[in-house]
Amino acid sequence: MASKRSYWLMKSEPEVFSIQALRRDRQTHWEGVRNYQARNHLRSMRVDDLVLFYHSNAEPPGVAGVARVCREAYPDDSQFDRKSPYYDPKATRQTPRWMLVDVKLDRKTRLMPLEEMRAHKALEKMVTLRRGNRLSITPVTPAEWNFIVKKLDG
DNA sequence: GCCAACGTTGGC
DNA sequence: GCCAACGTTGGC
Repeated sequence: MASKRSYWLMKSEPEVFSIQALRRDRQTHWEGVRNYQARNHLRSMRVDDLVLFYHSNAEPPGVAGVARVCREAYPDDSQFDRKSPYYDPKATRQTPRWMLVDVKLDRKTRLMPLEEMRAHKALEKMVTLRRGNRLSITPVTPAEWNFIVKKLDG
């Protein structure tokens, strides 16, 4: 039996990597995740899981598109690269600490601002909207997913 | 630029 | 294992 698809929200600062950049590149290595909880979410991602591409530190912040996981977690090479801002001196090739997945663009959407997300009762329990939440990768429930996609496309 | 909230580090 | 100090995230 096929495993069930999961849904995620992944934050990216558009000045670092935007939905426009994903459209240009079609696909990307989602590098630079340096938080254990977010890493564990990366590990549970499966090919064809769907992702809300969220612009953080943006004006305004919000969901900017939909992406799809196209390769499951493997070591993030930037952790070994002394010149990278994501370099981790405690990581080695034998014992990598950080993983990434590859995602490809599904579609760019209209921007759904954070303010609008907060205004929807259906989204009030979203992990990413919880007070104080800073995680760059959070799970999204099927109900939340369906609600948002309908608002984005409809 | 500010700062609340949270995560990590390291001394003990 | 505790916790103070420090660093980071990200909305505002």
